[in-house]
Amino acid sequence: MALKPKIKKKRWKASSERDIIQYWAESETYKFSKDSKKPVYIIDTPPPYVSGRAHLGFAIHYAQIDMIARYYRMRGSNVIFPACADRNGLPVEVKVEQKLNKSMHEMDREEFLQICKQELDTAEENTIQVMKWMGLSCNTFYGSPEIYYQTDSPEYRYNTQRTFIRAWNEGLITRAERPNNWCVDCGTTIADAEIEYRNDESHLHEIRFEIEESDESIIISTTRPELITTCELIIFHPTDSRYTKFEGKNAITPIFEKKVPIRKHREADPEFGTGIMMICAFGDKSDVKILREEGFLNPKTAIDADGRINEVGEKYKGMLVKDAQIAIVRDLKESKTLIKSTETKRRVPVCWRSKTPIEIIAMEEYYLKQLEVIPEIKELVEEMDFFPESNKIILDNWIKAINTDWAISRRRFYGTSIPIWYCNKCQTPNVPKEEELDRYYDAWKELSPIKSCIECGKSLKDARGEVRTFDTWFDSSISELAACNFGEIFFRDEGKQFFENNFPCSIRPQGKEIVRTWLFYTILRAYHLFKKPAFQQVWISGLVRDPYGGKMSKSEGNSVDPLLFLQPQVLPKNTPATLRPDKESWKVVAKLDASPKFSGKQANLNLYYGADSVRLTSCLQGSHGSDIRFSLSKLDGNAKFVTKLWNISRFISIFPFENKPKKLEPVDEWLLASLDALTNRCLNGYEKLDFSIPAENLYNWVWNLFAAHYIELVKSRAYGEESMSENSINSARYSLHTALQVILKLLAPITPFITEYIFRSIYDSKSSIHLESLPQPRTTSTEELPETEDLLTLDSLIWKAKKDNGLSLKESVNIVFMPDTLKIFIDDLQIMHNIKTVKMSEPDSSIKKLITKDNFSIKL
RNA sequence: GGGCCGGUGGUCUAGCCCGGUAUGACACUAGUCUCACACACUAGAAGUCGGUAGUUCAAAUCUGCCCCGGCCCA
Repeated sequence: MALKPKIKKKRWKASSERDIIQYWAESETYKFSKDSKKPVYIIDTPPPYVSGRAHLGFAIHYAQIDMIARYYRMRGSNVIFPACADRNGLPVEVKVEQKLNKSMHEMDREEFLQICKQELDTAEENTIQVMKWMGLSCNTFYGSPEIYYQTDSPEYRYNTQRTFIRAWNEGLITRAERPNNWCVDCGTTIADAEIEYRNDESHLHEIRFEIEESDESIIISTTRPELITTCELIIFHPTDSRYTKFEGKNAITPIFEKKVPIRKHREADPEFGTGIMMICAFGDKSDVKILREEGFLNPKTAIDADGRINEVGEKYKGMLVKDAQIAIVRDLKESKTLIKSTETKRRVPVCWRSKTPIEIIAMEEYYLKQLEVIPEIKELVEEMDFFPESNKIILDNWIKAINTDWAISRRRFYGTSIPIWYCNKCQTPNVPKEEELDRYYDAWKELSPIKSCIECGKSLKDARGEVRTFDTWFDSSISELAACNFGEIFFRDEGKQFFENNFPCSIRPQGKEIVRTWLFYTILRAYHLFKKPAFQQVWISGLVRDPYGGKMSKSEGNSVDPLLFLQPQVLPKNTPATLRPDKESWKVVAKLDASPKFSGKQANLNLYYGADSVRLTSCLQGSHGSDIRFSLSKLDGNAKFVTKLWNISRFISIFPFENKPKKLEPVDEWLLASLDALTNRCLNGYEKLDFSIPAENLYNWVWNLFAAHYIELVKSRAYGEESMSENSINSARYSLHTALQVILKLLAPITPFITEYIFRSIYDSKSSIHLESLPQPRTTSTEELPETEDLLTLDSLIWKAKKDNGLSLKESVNIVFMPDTLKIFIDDLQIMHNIKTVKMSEPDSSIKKLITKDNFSIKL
């Protein structure tokens, strides 16, 4: 019988990945079937913010989440793994503003939103394409019903509004004036995360304050004299003996002549200026904190939203902040209270977008209560399983650190509208009942769905709708509800029942950098809504970094386009730019890699490694939960394993698999036992959702044991040389195929493409490996067998001896002395190494030129 | 400034909880066609485990302090 490989191509091509995606789509491989009796497993896929181009960190993060989906599918679950897109929030607004070179406040709101939408659509195409080409098994791409959502869709936004209404009705929403970061230019509050710092030239002014109780005076230092009018408190450091005599006394502010107390406080820096400072509403964040600590709960601020001084600033009212500063300095000089001004550098907080200095202003905003439910949240957190357990501490620490409620309203345009209408007569905010809100409403342009004011009964026909939108986390913190079909977002016919059956959501996968926001807020919202934990499992991964450990980002210039690895250099002419690799990024990759193989050779690089290689590399870079560094040389190295697997499979595919042996040969029993141990190690890793464990174990076992030793050992039997019995031939062939099948299945979640191709080529051309079950070992042992080490030692000894003596590997070995641990291997070993005599005893001392290692001795 | 995480051959990484001769990979060097694979095979060189003090017969592993990097929060 002629032996021909079933796998014909000599080499695996990354381009085959596209054919496989095609096949998955046609055969609806990952379709979610509602009628299945399998347990439902729901993954709360992080809705990626679609902006610009998806970078490699994104691609890898989502590929790892895909491994969770594939693992649970092969474990027998009916998996919901939605593709989705987060489209609310600041970044797109900023991008459009930059593009048009004007502020959104200077534009028609409707028109502005339309342009944002187009921008988002383009970005989303790129993101979705990267997801597909990375091999994500989202149901969305592979069969109906379409499990897919966008956070700015009417359905999703309707959910956001409904959940807001529930919170409102339960009294969880409060309206309060609290200090906020305010950007005058952008006309919005901005999050702390959106603040940048810049060193500006500034003046440090020393100003005399009279003491009320005596004739003395103090000289305070400040860079913000225009805030004197809001000065509430003067502090010095507790150890600063210069000022202790003033403790408990009051100072009189110049110009405004207001009485303010003097106290000691650890935040005062004795080294800064005169060491005594005024605390105003609000110079910076620490002012906010100090005033709160010292019991000044509602200090008046002097700056309005338009960046001008208000009535608190008395005669300076109406002036821009910088003009007021000049005027006040002039007046202080005139009144001789300004002692001196020196040049200094000041770290100024600025808006990341407009680079305008941030003002801290008390603004009326809506808040969601969180402080009062912290104890309950802590209990819920204990009910969830964390992967890895050690990353739970990030959440615990954050919960401990929370000290304010959550400001949920934003003065931006591209977001979910807050469904509130203000009565024209009494100004009362009216929020519809849940049943009155039959769909998503844009309150800023639509009429109130409620007829009359709950307070005064006046018709709300001409009521003013709220113009603000929700903080984008207010949308994304209910993503798990969408994934579980709250609001019938996927399955309209099944309605509420599906949600009831499947909430809490099975798993939340996410990066550790947004634990305090996304994870915490989601848990908070789910508690408010259902008094239940949002998730059964929480999977928190580290960041993807560049080869030097830097965070990947556009602005750092180290952001890599995953399409470089996923696409051939030559694409069809009609491929749109958003779906083509970014050429600039090409240079970044080469520049970032220190290996001489790549640096400086960007022009010659072919980076088309394919998704499997990228996915495998992401697993081999470190255990789950820690940050991973991605580099081209790693990718290049790990890609070789994909080729190795291909070659092994091609070799095994030569042999028929139909003939089962009556009895396995002992050597083959040994291999299958070793395979069981490997399988257990891998499954344990999968159980922990740490894919580095199966990846590493498979890499080493397949390469260093299976290929290097076992395959060499049974080659002659597998080929069926004359002297071999039919049983021993079939035993070898059976074992090779069994091992390969197990390897393929264990690798399938990690490298879904090549395993699919090989599986379908050799074992089942009509099905998919991803619909198979995970292998089930016959034992639970994870330990490698004791004889394995001896086998490796002997092989190595013989290979080295032949090499050292300049002999071909085909040359014979005269005699081998070995312990009886390798008894079962003797026949195969003799053929493999061409050994004339094997003795299971101590070496005979009369023999010369004996080569020895451990318990083994050979003579060539 | 605070909390947390990390610092292991040139590079990345396992081990650290449960102390005892440091795992593996990539890169490097030399050699080799051995009927799947030169994207291979064989061999080799390469680490005072961030620093320091301590506990101990013994510390990468436990404790204290310090330095460096990162994430998050001020």
